[in-house]
Amino acid sequence: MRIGELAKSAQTRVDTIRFYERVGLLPKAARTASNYRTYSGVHLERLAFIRRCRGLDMSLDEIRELLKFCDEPHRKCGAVNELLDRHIVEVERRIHGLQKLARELRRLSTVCRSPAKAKDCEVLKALRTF
Amino acid sequence: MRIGELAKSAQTRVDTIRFYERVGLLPKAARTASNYRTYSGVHLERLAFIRRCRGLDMSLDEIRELLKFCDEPHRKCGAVNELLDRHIVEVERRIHGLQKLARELRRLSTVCRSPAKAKDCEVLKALRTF
DNA sequence: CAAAACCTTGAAGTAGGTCCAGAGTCAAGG
DNA sequence: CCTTGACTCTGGACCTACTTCAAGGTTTTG
Repeated sequence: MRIGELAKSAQTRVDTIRFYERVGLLPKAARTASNYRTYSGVHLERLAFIRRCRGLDMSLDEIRELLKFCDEPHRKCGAVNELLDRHIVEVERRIHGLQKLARELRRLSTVCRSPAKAKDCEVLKALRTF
Repeated sequence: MRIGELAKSAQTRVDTIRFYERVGLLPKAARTASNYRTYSGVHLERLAFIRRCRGLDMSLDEIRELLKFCDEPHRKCGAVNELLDRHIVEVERRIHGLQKLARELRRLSTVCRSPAKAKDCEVLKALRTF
């Protein structure tokens, strides 16, 4: 399997795969005589794992940690759960931050009674003087 | 007022102010004989506006648009409301995305019945096979 | 008058990619 | 055999919104 097919299978861009290889998330691919990267099902699985984790908004460093567990199957996996719990807390923290933000924005959007010239715009005024 | 004082007044880092000047959000500051930037209340107001908008998570491009309205007070401000509405929609979209994510993560965190060796870790399995 | 605190510049680094130019490779069609 | 188009290669620039750094110059304070 060449990089384009791997990309299609994992719904990933070709450039992203090369990027993952460069930063060490994917091992260096074997090459054909003409220097094309070649991949097997193992690579697809690993890439799918990475994309799945990215879909869960984990950082590449977090994913690197998880991959270490995959690569060293005899370590205890308690740290996997810790990582996950920390990540959940972080995501919930961001949700609350954004909800507060959305409330402020909605409040801001109510101050404009009718579109006026910019110099009288109540929204701009509010942004200036909050 | 020199840059440090402006930074303190607007709760912004000195470097950030210089960055805003470089990217054109703040006008080029006047200089003293010894080449120090000097600022007045006008600059503080503009910087506070920018920081307020950043606090509302607007991008620098969005802020640039809003500042254009501040600078051209005779334009109609309908676009201000449009920008704000688009921004609200975007923030709400992100909230929903993160909420979905949090649900998935919480579900994932339930699959680990007891910490095992990594090769049997149910969390890692789930991440592989989702 | 020296040390501390402030200011200057330009460049490089961060995360997680994306995009590009310029060149090489390969299969199908004429 | 040749061309066309799709694919791949490399290295590097670019994106956001800053932050950090090095190496110096200036001003204030004790």
